[in-house]
Amino acid sequence: MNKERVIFHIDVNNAFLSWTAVKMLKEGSPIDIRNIPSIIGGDESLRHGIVLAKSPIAKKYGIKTAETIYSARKKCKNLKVYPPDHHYYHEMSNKLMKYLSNYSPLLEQLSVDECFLDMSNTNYLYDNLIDLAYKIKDEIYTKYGFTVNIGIANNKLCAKMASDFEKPNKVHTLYNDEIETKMWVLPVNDLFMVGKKTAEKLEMLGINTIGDLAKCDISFLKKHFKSFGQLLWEYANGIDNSPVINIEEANKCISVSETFEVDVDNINRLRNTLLEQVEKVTKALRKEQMYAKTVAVTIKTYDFKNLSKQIKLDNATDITEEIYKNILNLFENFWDGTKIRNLGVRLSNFTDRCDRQLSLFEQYDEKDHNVQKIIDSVNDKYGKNTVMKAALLNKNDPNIS
DNA sequence: TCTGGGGTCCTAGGACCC
DNA sequence: TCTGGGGTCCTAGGACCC
Repeated sequence: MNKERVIFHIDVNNAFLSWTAVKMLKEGSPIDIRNIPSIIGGDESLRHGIVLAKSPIAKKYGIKTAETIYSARKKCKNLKVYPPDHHYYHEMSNKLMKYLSNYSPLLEQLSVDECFLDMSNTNYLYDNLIDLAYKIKDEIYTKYGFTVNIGIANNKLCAKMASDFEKPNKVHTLYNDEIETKMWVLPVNDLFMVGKKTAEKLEMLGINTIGDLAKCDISFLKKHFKSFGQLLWEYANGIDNSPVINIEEANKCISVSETFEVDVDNINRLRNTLLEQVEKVTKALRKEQMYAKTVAVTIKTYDFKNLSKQIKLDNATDITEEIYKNILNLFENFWDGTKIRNLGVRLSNFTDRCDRQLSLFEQYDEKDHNVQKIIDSVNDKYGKNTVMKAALLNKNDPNIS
């Protein structure tokens, strides 16, 4: 007999806001920002002004994640805005994951504030998994001071949907025999992977609830959504066989990008930004002991158009200089002088070895590689860019050549 | 005082090969 | 001589997630 799986999905309630609240209380703040109309938001003077997290009261005012702080303030006059502290968030995240891994060896981290636990083969350890979920939830609160929601189901999709039911500080189940009563009644945009565009399209087709979607003909959905239609139908029916994977799967890409405080068309400024970004991503790449074959430049123009240009290299590499050379080349042949709002670099198509075939005329030193590693460790110790290759610096200094 | 940043996956279309 | 069709690889762009 095929035994049913049992999956937990643990999700920190308003993670950034809760974690900042915990930190403030620890530092003696008289107020708990979870109990007032408040948000975590980026710096507006740097044009990072969007809502990253909101308190339940802010939510009641209709404030949504990712909307502009400007618009959030219009909805709530006495809204309090606090800056994010990503360093602290990662600390809290690590503590939480470490604690949760005590309950099952199969833990898959989805993002900084949520994960799956596969509890399928733990019944010899725990009598009642729902009681256990309550115990975990309460223990997290007493140990760390923030609340979580826990969703319990027979697969990952339903566990995730369950943890999204009523918040905060709740445990919910969405077992296979509860899908119809608990999930089909929800509006279709509550389904995982149904965003704004898809919801609009579905509603135009007369599909308003998850139940409507579940009862649709697959071929009808495939006609309108291609292979995504199949996925939509499966999710609406609570079907998901993907396993909980606990090995840290290597990233498929590494990227950085930066929104400038004003739109930029100064070539030196842009070159310097690209250099800093290449240093960042190649350093991350070396840390993973990977080599990238594809490099890309990404641009958001002053009028919010997204553009990208990528190229596949002949040989995978992790050398800053080599990647920078290619990035700069791509950028300069592609950019038409339009003012740029956001500029970025992306590496992808990784291999775990440097599979270059050394041509007779190509110089590649093992030395280069070792020098790079030493530079990384010096910069780690004394701050970024303490050591940088002179050739790279000069190329970008408007005062030279 | 208007719109972040880091990811994944899918698709269309072009180039190229046989 | 008057233009098929399948397969693969690559790029650009878009939708979605947190």
